[in-house]
Amino acid sequence: MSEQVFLILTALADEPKHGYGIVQAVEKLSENRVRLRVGTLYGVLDRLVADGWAERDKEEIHQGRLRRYYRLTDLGGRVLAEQARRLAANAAAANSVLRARGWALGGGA
Amino acid sequence: MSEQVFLILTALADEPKHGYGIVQAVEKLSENRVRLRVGTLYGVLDRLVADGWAERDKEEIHQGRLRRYYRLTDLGGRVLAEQARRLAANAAAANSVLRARGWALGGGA
DNA sequence: CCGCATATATCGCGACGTGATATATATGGA
DNA sequence: TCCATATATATCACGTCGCGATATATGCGG
Repeated sequence: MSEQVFLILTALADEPKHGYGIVQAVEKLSENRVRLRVGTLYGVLDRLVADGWAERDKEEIHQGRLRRYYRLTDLGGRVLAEQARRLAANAAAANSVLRARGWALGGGA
Repeated sequence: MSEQVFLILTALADEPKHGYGIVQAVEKLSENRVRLRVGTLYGVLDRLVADGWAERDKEEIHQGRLRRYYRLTDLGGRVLAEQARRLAANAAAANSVLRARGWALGGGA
């Protein structure tokens, strides 16, 4: 799973969001590291829905513009939790090796 | 950066390894989750060398078979440490949201 | 002698993120 | 008033990259 997909799932886990809101949430979640392109976003959203990880939520008109919301499914939440565990495990494994080899950890130390 | 690349870097950070040794190390590191295909491996190794993240090490004949070793560069070590930090941050962000939403964390609970 | 593990390498395919492009409305500055 | 920017949607061609298949060769165990 790419970082983009992971962050989109995380953004949706917080609360249902519309496309543009996801872009902003991911930018904030990643501390401005990941700027989602709309071409990426809609492709990912279609796949999330197809896989049952997310589903369409309400639609509303906000200031004359359509907002199409998406919501994380239970399955999507489980997938995200599982993936978070993998990421943490991988990061821990790398840090363990790096520490043993005397490489400075990324924590700014 | 894909999980495959991350685990290959981690395997090399431990000590210089040859291709087949990397495959086994990644399998072990990931607790049998990731089985590296050789098509993936050699493509990644070429890119790591091209990017200066790894370099060719010694070659030896072990039991009649050639072993071509690769070694992580300082730059590769820094990249790995940085990426490990990203993964940990992303995992923490997801877990924070999941916890707040009452989704069970992946930790086997 | 044959199958499996070890060990290398290449190639086409499919999946996916990127960048460009298109369309439309509200806001704010020149 | 007019134009740039932010908001908000969607599509498509392109390049990258992991996967699966394939090829080649040796050592070991049954």
